Amino acid sequence: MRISDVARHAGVSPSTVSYVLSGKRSISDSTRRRVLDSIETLGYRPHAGARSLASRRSNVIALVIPLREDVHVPVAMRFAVSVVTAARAHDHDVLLLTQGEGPEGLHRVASSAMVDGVIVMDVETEDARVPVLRSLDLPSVLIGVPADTEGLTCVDLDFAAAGAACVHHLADLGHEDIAFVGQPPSVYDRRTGFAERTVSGFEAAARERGVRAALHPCASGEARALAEELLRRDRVPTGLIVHNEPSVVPLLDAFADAGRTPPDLSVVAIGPLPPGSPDLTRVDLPAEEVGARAVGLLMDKIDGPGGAGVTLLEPRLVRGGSTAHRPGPTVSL
Amino acid sequence: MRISDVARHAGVSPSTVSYVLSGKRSISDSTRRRVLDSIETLGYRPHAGARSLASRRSNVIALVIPLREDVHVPVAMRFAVSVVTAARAHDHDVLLLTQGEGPEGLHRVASSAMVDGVIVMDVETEDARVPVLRSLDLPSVLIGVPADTEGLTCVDLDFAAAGAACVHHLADLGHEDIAFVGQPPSVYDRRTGFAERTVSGFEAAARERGVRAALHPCASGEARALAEELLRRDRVPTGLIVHNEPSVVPLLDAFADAGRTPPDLSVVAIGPLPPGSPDLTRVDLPAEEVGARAVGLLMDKIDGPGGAGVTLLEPRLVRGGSTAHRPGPTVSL
DNA sequence: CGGATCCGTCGAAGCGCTTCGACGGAGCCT
DNA sequence: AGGCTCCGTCGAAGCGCTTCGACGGATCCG
Repeated sequence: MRISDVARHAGVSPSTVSYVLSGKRSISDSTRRRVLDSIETLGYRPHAGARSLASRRSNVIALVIPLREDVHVPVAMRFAVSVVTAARAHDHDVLLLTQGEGPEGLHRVASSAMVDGVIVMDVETEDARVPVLRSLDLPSVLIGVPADTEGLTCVDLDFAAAGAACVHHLADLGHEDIAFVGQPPSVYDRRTGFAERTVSGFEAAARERGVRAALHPCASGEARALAEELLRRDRVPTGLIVHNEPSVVPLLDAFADAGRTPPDLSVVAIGPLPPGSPDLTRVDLPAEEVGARAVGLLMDKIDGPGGAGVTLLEPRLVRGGSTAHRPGPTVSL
Repeated sequence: MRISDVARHAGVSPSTVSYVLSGKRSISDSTRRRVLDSIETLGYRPHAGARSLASRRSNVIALVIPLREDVHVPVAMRFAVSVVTAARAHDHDVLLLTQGEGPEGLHRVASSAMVDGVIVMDVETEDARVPVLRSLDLPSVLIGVPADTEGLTCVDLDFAAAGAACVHHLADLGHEDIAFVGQPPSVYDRRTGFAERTVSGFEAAARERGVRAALHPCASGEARALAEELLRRDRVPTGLIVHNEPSVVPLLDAFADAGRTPPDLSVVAIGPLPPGSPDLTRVDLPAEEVGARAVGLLMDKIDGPGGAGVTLLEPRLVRGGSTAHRPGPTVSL
């Protein structure tokens, strides 16, 4: 089943079929319809290899996925799915690269013309892949923001704004002691961009509002222990910002066991929540939008000199049942 | 940078370079070395599209990933990573297909010669993709086992054996009341193979050993509630089999809060555990091996008529600190 | 010592598509 | 009415690789 079969069936030349498919030259309506009918009837699909050889376009993009131990996989996966979906909408497929191969994998897919561009996830502040990308002459978009963004195209949630929004929300409700339950320590150690930026937004806002605020990294499985430690303090925090999805429910449970629920305790979660989560006030992480934006920007770069720059998506604070106006001293003063 | 550049640099013909690369004809050692040197020096990589056009092989396989809400994503991801790693070891790349496109995606990548084969994850007992696969004349391997395996190649963990092994282990330790905490109800509703088979292995072994045994599906976030319900019963189960990764820690916490820890309570987990989990007795889910096996079988089918058939990997029960011989009545009788 | 054999290499013919230039015909202008 | 332009279509030349048959030269055998 080749293009010449379609051409014969429709009574035109192969080049005409190609132009119908690509739309790169005008074709009369009657011819177009005939050709499309033949394609449909015969169930024709262009041979991807032949196409990429002739057109120097593979219609495939690479997605470099992190998959470190400390990355919260479901979140990464939502990005991945949204990238695939968006790519398909632009008639592209997605080749999966894992970190395993390192930068070599990028070289390989780039210089064998396997992909038209690449999307890199989980970017660190000082990311080893960034120089490779710069040297590679391959259109690329980062999901995340490294320290030096010169010449790069980046997309991310505005995590600093997210961290700040949580503080403002809690401060508005009268909370003066806020604990920030963060990612596992290793995430901060390797200076992951999103985690750092969230914390800096949180700290800046806390200073601005004059609230007591402290950062508590939280490894997987230690949420309950952390909660118990917080509960033993002189001044138990009344506001909790949780930037650590799997710890949300254990934390809530632990505080509830100690009799602390809204309005005595207010909790804001940052990030997507598992289905069936309680109704929480949270800052949503629009993974779908980030993925779609990244693909859109990559497509711009693939056909034409799409501009570099950093796109930060505004966080959206959604009020749920886990935060409430704080009764007591603040109000009665 | 084309094959002819390499050929000129090495002083041979393009076909010789090709034969060096493919090994399909014998080449003298001196020539081979010269060619490989030139390739290295010039940093040559064959053009993937040209190669797939001429050789009718793309060196890419498709991976159909589920990504339903109720699938435990980290587990799915481990399969995916192991598939990618194994595929690279066979000099193949992996194209990511999500369920979004449905069977149409399979048609597309197959008939455009984009991939040499496909691996399908998260197979249901009655899976709609199976007939498509049968009709498609595309080498494929399923991770999971549908009801009718005629003509298919399937790989999976032997979940029935896993469920049984847990029962035997607990029964050997003297437990007579065993609760099986399972996947979310929806997983059973859509008759996911692995979940059904685990339960049937569990039930058969329980009958065989004459222990009291009951199945409790458990939706995400409801682990604690379930634990509390179990604790209110007349006969609180002393053995717990947990086939629901995210619920393990909350369950343990809840039972511990009620003062139940080994040896009064023994817990066996089925499946991979998050890093940093407590030291549990568990049946390991060898995701890495399953992925590698699937890829190996697919490669066999791609070059040559690799046999159909179902490969079940033996579960391995690893003793940890969460199970212990039960004191009390059983022993003193 | 001549013919059969084998090994290592080469040349050329595609693989199926895109795309450039060309070309005939219709429509426009003067 | 003649010359232009423009539109829709075609033919042919690649894109970079693999692979088949061919072909010298060395090796072996009788």
